[in-house]
Amino acid sequence: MWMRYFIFTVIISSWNINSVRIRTDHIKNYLKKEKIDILFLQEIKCQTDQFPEEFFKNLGYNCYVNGQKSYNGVAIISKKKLDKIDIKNFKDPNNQSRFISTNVLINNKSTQLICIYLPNGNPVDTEKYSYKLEWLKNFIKYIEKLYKKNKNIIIGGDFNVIPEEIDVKNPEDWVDDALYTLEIRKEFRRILNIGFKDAFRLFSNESEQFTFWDYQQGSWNRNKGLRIDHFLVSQKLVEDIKNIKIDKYVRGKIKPSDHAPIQITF
DNA sequence: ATGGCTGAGCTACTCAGA
Repeated sequence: MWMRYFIFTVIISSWNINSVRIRTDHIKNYLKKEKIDILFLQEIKCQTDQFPEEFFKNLGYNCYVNGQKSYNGVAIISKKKLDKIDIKNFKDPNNQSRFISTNVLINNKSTQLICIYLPNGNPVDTEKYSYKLEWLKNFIKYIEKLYKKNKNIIIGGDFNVIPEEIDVKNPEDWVDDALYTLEIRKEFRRILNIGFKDAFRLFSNESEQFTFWDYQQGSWNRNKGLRIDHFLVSQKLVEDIKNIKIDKYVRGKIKPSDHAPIQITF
């Protein structure tokens, strides 16, 4: 008797795109080259009805969008239709569009996929920083509640958090920055302590593995970057991760986003 | 040795990013 095993791999990527409308061709090339099944987008910088839905539909992708005029905005695009799209169950303290969630099967496990774009939080002595802190505290509460109901959760996005020293070129320059204050990094660890792993660090202990390079100060050419885009994967799903990598080459293209995508395979 | 940007909204700049 023949036994046939079907291995369904799912490739999920997360990319702060810094305007979706201006970078549709970059996204098109990336989806095709990397055979992405599900793409999380942050900083789409448009309202929901301005999202280039037809463009992605023609490439065979379904679009799910939580847009906002001018700033922020997140979206998920997916080859397969997605269920249980949610933009409301996480309450943003300033009513900005930084959250979208859905549910998919990963190796037959009903899995919550969460795409986030955390506030930057600079400068630290302003309400921007307190907004970031409040956002994180709300998010932790949201995840704790969710985790009681479902142990299969993947959180991906632009966290605007540098987790550790090795995730930035010159840590000493960043101690008072909202991306690296001890206070913010502790909140990040609090998410991990609920029951998550920083998936990239399961596969690499190397330094200088960055996902963002500023447009200014020759940051790209000098490789002065930050690792601030992450996938946090709940313990129960860790065994299902096949690979995770930063698609750094994307940052070297003409008129790129200042972020590179991070790609995880299940 | 040091490091000059980019996008949206709008039309002259400001705001925001990290």
